[in-house]
Amino acid sequence: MDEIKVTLPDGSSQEHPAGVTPLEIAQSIGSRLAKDAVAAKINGEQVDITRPIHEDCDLEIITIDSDEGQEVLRHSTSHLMAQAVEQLYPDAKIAIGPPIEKGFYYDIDVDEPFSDEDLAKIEERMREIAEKDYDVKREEKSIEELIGLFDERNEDYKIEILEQIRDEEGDDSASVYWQGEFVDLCRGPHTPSTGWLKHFNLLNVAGAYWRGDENNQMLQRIYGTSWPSEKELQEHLEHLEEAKARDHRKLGKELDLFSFHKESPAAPFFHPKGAIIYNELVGHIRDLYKEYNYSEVITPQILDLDLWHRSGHYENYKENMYFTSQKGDEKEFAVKPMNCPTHTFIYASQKRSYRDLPLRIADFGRLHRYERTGATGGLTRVRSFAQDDAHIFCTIDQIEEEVVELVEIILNTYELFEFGDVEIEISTRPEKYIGEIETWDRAEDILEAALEHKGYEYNINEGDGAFYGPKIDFIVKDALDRDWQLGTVQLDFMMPERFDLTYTASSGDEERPVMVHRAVLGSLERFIGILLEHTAGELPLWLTPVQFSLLPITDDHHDYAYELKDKFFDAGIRVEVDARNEKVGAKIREAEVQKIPYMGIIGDREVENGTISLRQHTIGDVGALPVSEVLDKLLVKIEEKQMRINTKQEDQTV
RNA sequence: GCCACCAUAGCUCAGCUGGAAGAGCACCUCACUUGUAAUGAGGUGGUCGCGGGUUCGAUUCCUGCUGGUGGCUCCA
Repeated sequence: MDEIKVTLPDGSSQEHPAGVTPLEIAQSIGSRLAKDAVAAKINGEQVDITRPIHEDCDLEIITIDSDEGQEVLRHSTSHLMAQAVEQLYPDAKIAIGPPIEKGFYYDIDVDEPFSDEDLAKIEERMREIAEKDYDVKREEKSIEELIGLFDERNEDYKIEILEQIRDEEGDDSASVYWQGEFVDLCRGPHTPSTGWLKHFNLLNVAGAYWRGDENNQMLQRIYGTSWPSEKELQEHLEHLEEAKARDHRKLGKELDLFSFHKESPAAPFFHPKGAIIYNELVGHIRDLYKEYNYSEVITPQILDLDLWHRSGHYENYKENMYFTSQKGDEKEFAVKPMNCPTHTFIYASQKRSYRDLPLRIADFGRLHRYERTGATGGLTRVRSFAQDDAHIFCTIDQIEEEVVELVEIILNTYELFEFGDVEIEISTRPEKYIGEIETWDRAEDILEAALEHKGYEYNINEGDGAFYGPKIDFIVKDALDRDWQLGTVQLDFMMPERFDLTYTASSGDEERPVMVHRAVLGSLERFIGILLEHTAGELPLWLTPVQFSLLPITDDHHDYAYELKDKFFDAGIRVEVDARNEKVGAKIREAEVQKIPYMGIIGDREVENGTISLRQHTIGDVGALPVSEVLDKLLVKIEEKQMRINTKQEDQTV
């Protein structure tokens, strides 16, 4: 028998008879490795652990706890679920069932949607099948044979996929995986048997369109999670619970920040405390505007429909716009969904020279966009909102410098809030675009160059740009791991064209400026939602609605407390006195629950000595300090704009 | 918009198969004058989201609508 040479990731190589399997090689290396080996990679391609090797190759063993191993595990769990569903509901047709981050799903066509009880039944059946420990066997066959196989089984969706593989990818064969009576079209790899699947849970059902197209049949999607160990499964379930606790909608209610009312669906009402956060954020951005030479403007809420025709919004965006009319007024108006057209008027209100550029115009104007009912939710997707919006009018040569500066501003700002996990994405020319391809290519190059010069990592989102230009988006995750776009930098060659914007170049020629749409926080509403979840409601001192709560122990201490309140208030600190007829323990509890960063306990000792007993949120008693020291400490901390750090180290800095 | 689920006091939630709406917290009153995460007693408070239907009788069953939640689609 021929010998083949297998090279391992550490560079060492081994001789084996041809036909050896990765599992056998793993066993020769060590029993521990063989036990954890769930799949393998041959020359970089994922294969089953039992796939015979016939040629020299690079081999890597995929263990169950690696990312790739868990992916295999989750994929196999989705097959297990499909098998259980087919046993329980013989008429069900299975569509697709991939692994996803931390779990899996399977899309299934059934007459009756699944209920929670069905989920429990399916999960139970899954455990039974797993117990039986069916071998998972791969089989490669011609497309025609497989179409026959799935035709017999009435699996229409599998046939459609097979036809696509044949017609679009030009393959004439494909693989299926068998476990017991169940078979699924699949590239693999899979766990060697169903017995590997032990630590899983089905989570929820949802509707999902076949192939993600809303014109297609809606299928039932069951989501589940699956892990190498019970411990990891339990940790994940706990994580999901914790995420619920820091859901911004829950915090918004508990901390009295905002509310929603059916009279204006998906439009937040910011309460006094929420408005403080909102305005502090705006204030912070205004400070940046001073530093970076922006001019803030205020523009109208409703504008003549003609304008929106001219800007292209009516044609491209009318599904998202609100319209208004008034008896006696022959004109029709639209509520602005974006600020950009209004800024072109300000640009064009005087003759511009190259010396005026870049001209940076900022606007916190309220925007209204109609969002389909199912799309809205909490503060992250609303119909009424404001952005920290600005438009930069500049020459083509100035774009790169502006973009570099913007990326810097945006990332510095996110750093202030300690968003560790920011993804940067460049979206390129979509199918529907306007302008010249050369201009697009150049613009895309500029965006890439700007990121590369600074060494930022980014992904390319092919064809996802706006119809008027490519963009860079900045994306962070919410408590439930959903991605949300915050900041954005968008190049626009169309708007200056449509509104005939010009500037006089040094040559004396009239030239067309470029417009850069940009936002740092994005929508203030969304940003507040994400920030609340990111901080679990423990906002940094400068943003927090009540910074300091004075807690007099008895009525006798009220005068001193109010005296102090005035003193702190006059210094610009948001301070409250809890004068309720309660024990100090109850007042402390209330302040802790409200996540108020600092508490000042006022009793006989403090009145006598002119001190405040300071207590810090979640950390506890800090000790008695002279009033002026407490005041200075708070002022410094507000000025520093630091995030809250809930460690014991904090009291050492007092 | 689509699929599923949810809607009971200001908040969080009970309310079995249809038979006179409940708790805790909050709020108000009174007592207590309190030292680092909930003092006690009493009290106010609900068209059971809204509209139809079934029924002798509907918070409960059916149905339409509204709003919300999880997804899908779409997007800051």
